[in-house]
Amino acid sequence: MPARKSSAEEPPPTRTTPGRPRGSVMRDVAKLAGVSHQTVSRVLNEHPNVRQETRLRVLEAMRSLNYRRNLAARTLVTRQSHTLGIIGFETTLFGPASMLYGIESAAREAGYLVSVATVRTLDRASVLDAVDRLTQHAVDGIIAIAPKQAVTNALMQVPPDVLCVTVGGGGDADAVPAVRIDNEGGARLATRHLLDLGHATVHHAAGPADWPEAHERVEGWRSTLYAAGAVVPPVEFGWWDAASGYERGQALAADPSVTAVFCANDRIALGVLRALHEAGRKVPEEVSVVGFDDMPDSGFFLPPLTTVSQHFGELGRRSLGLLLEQMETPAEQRLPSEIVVPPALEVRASSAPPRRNGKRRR
Amino acid sequence: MPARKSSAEEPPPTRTTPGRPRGSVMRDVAKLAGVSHQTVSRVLNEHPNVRQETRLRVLEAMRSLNYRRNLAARTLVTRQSHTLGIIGFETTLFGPASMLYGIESAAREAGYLVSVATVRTLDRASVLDAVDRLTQHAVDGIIAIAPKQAVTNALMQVPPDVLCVTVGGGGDADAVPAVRIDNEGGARLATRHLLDLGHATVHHAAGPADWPEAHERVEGWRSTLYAAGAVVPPVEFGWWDAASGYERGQALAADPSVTAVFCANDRIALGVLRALHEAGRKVPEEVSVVGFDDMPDSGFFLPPLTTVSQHFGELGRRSLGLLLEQMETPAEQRLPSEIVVPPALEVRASSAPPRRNGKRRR
DNA sequence: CCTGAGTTTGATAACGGTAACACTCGCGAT
DNA sequence: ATCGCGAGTGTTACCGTTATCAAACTCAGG
Repeated sequence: MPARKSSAEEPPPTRTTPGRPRGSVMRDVAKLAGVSHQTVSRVLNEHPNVRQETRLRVLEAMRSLNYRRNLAARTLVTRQSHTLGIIGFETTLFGPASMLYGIESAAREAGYLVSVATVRTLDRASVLDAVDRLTQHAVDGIIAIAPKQAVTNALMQVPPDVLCVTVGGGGDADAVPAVRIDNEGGARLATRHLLDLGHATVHHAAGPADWPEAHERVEGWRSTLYAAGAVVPPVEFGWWDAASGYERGQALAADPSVTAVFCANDRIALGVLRALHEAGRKVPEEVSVVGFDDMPDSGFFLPPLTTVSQHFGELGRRSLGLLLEQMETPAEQRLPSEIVVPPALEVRASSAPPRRNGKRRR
Repeated sequence: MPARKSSAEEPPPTRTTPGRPRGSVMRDVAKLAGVSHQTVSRVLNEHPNVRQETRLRVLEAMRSLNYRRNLAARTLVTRQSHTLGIIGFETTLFGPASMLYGIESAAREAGYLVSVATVRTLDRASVLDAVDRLTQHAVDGIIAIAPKQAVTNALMQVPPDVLCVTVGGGGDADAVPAVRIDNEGGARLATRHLLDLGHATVHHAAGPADWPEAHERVEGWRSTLYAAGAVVPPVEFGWWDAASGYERGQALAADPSVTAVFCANDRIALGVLRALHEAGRKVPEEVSVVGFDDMPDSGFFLPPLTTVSQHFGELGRRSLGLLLEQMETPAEQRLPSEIVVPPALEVRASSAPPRRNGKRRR
């Protein structure tokens, strides 16, 4: 007898094929507890109709076998992976990284794992590619850290059975639910603060011209100046980093009429501070500088930076909440919604009344 | 006729049960191409034994149905999810965030998706919990951004069929393969740079006492001083942020014998710079300051910071490479390995010869 | 025209869960 | 007593792949 493939009569445990040192499965638990695997499933899913005694027996069996359910199998049949997808851009920066963290920790509490797909450019193709990778892995929903309109546009093309939410960026909330910060309001806060200190007007070192967030901040700044009857200096667009701030800071420093600068973010402000310093213009005595974001160490710039604080982590958390809410909504009765998180002004040492008031603060 | 379950004669699309607006599956593709689903699978997996003509027919069918394979099903049978897990700590900071980004982009190229599990504290329980969440989701491997020994210890407890690699932190490479930066070498670079400039000795604002990375930097610093026959000032431990640097900077500023400070990272350096500035001690004329990390904007501090540059993204990429390499290794012939990435000194304006040399740079 | 090795293909059985339905009770209403 | 009903449980059928094995079809050599 060839010893191989003895068709029948063989003992049942053929179940565990030789080369499989894997953990236990539902069947094993069922056998040990003396019930059917379906009952094990019921215990696992907290189905009410299981006798208490049975439940305990099953739980005990699970414990002693150190049973872990196979999520792939579950996903296959329920079509729910309990995984959320995040599309990120520039995730090395503090803002996006914090949102990601906020999302992840909120997701964990809600019983989800997050998968990340980063895009190097914000064009439609990259975003769709990221969506594709995530949907292949059967994510239950997607949160896009979406600073540009192109992302929202791309998101509108994803199949409607994959829920999307955008966070932190300038998107069209009618198309895709969004969580965002009130950039315009934040810019107003900063500008008004400087005007209130007595500055005749405020200059602005903006972000990139094609970023909605940058534009919203420009708008808040412009409208505040306008409402106060102040002259509106030309806007200087640039990138979000200190190098770009430095460059524009040099121009601003050379203009003696400049007494207050509102920067589109803290990094730009850092560059402006350096440029002003090198030009010998004292901050805040001669020029006041205000930033945006409240990065971790901006309170230790020279001088400590007055800035608009946005709570990135909170944004992330809220976006997860919004997504879960959408997932629970009956699907045909899902309406566009937008959550706007208000920023706050953090006054530190880089802003003060202009010198001509004859009064120096600090 | 009961209208339900009309076995034959019914139009073929019986496949799509009423409440299922799902995409097409292998069976659909097979039907359209006039082959069995198994052949479709073979085409998908690039099995050699498929006639070219058949292959093309199948590919065409896949395209026209916009077929996407169901990874959950695939994972169920192959036990490979094509997903990698990342355990992260403090991922909002630039270093970890960059490593994460490096890992993700390398993973994408290798055909993997990454899932992130962050831990709020670095104790064994949190780490094991993170491992557990990841393994439940059947990740093929885990990369831990592991700044403390406790992580490595926890990793040693995970079932051997889940491969782990640590990156960026002080771990025991004999136990778990690791990718790390040469902290000691970096510290040596910084210290030697300052000694070479003519400073009699170098003070050190260290990281937290219980972080191996901080200790390695202390070691590099100490050994260099020792080898040069310089006095070794007492070490000041603290946290990694600017506030902590500021605090220690105040003490250093008050000590007139201090002419050079090596900071364990750029954020600490930022705080030290502020403290020195406020105490009226000029950098670099009176005191030189050197950081570690080369954060994005440290070139715009006041003054621009001389620092030890570590390429976080590269660390991430290398760690992924190491993990993949381990995964391809026959399992019983897997030996401990460690990759050490050398840092580089980035000389900027915050370091100069001491004043007593009578010579001022810049 | 038959044989045998190699290629191409299909049928069927896993993988580990959940869903749907059927069955067994015990018990109050008929 | 019979029926109906709900709680508790087991049976069976999937979910969409890949794996295994056998069948069918080459095409050469005898």
